[in-house]
Amino acid sequence: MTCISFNNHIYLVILLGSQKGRLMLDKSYKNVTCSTCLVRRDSLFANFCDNDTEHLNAHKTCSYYKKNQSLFLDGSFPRGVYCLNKGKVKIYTRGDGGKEHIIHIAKEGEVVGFRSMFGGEPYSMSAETLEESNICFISKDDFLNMIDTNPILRNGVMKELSKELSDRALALTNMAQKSVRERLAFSLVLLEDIYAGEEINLSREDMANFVGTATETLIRLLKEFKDDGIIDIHVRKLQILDEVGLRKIAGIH
Amino acid sequence: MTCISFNNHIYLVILLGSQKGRLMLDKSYKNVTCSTCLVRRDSLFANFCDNDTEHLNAHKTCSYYKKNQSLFLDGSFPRGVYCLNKGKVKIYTRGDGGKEHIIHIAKEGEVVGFRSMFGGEPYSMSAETLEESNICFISKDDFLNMIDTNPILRNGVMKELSKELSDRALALTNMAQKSVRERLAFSLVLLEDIYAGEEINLSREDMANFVGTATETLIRLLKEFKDDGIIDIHVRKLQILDEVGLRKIAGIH
DNA sequence: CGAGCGATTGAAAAGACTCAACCACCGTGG
DNA sequence: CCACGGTGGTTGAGTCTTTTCAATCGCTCG
Repeated sequence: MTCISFNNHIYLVILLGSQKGRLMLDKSYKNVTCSTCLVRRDSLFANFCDNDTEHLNAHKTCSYYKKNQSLFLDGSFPRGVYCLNKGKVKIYTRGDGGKEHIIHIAKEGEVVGFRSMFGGEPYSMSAETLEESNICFISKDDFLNMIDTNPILRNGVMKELSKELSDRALALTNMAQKSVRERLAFSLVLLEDIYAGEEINLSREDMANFVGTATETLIRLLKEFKDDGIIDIHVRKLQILDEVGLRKIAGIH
Repeated sequence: MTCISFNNHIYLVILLGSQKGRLMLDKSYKNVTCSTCLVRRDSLFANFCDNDTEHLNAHKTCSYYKKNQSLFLDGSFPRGVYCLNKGKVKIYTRGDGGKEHIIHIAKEGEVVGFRSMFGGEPYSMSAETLEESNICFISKDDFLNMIDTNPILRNGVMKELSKELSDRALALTNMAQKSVRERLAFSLVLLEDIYAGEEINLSREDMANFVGTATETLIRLLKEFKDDGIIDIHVRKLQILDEVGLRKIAGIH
């Protein structure tokens, strides 16, 4: 999707996409059972007792999402949380002029949408799938209720908020002090983890918005890395060959 | 304090400063009573019932801090939280090469040091006073205990974590997409709030590390703003004359 | 009074962005 | 089946912001 300027028209496009996705829900819908869900071990809902897992399962609904389908938009109020069973989701904000900045890319097992839930304010960012996804939904009331009654979940949530605050401080320092080249290397190390061995599959624009640079600059630097044998590129897919080298460039010790 | 490179020597200097401050504690020590503490209305401990306030008061200790005295250092484990009764504290990380980046400047009423407490990991940032300060301390055990038993505090903490995550996402997007000029304007609007009408009193280096730029660039831009009548400068102190103009430059609607 | 640090200024260099053009791929409709 | 149009990717060139380096200034403190 191309975004020329930040106006109502763009919002309209996204919403149409969302609607369309809902219509084909029946075709690709895949139900998930929490007790046997493999990615749950990495999620906020890990370490749940059988009872809690059953309760969770009873209160969640599963949906199929197409690529580039929106979960929620900046400015809307949280209606619940999304647990990624399959697929990846970008969390992004828009600066002046409408340019996206990708704050985070969530992978399987991650729970999305609860971070803005406690302030009673609307979302300050948007979430959109990067590929076909299966995502479970738990309503706000159910989730908040679980938080109140389940100390494991509560502690997990606080730990997660805490950790992300640190991560984001690091990201901020990186953005302030590192060159684009260093940031790209850093981002690739992150993406290596997010894509967990699979080839990294992002549009150049998304990757540039993740690194925080212009698309053209990103392409030039990727080429440099490729020429140096640090990465390999097949059309749009990207593979990391020398993570140690990347970490060195990124300044990760 | 000047920092040329990031090595053990620098840590040593900071620690000596801290020790020295502790020695002169008796001279400037000013006790505070929570029930009559005026800044508490803005803090996490607002909305406490009398009982809770009394409990808080019984478990806190007050200390005097000199300017540039460290509260905690990156890499150390949280021992408790700090409630600012008087004074300002910078929260910063260091990038490669040891250059500071100031993530946040805490003012009277703010509670510092709890954000890293829930992950069970050491601090990922450091905190240091920017001026003479009176700061109350609550130990980690007492604080965590209060969180477990006091829903008001717990909700306040989660709300705060939530809000800051949003703030930091915005900061990240700003850092990625705005020019230094825009970021400086943005930072000055923030500082205007932090210094609440008083003149902004920061070293050029600190201000540059807050904006995320080189000291020289900061100075040049400040001069531009001064020539445009947007701010006024007396030696090191800075006053905002035209906040509307600043917000316009910063791109805040 | 001299040392030293923070603030300031100037000039040059570098990094990154913008703009414009071009390419390659792909699905569509004639 | 092929021409067409659109989108995303790539390349080149010029520009501009920002940094870096070096030097100077001014103030404070011992």
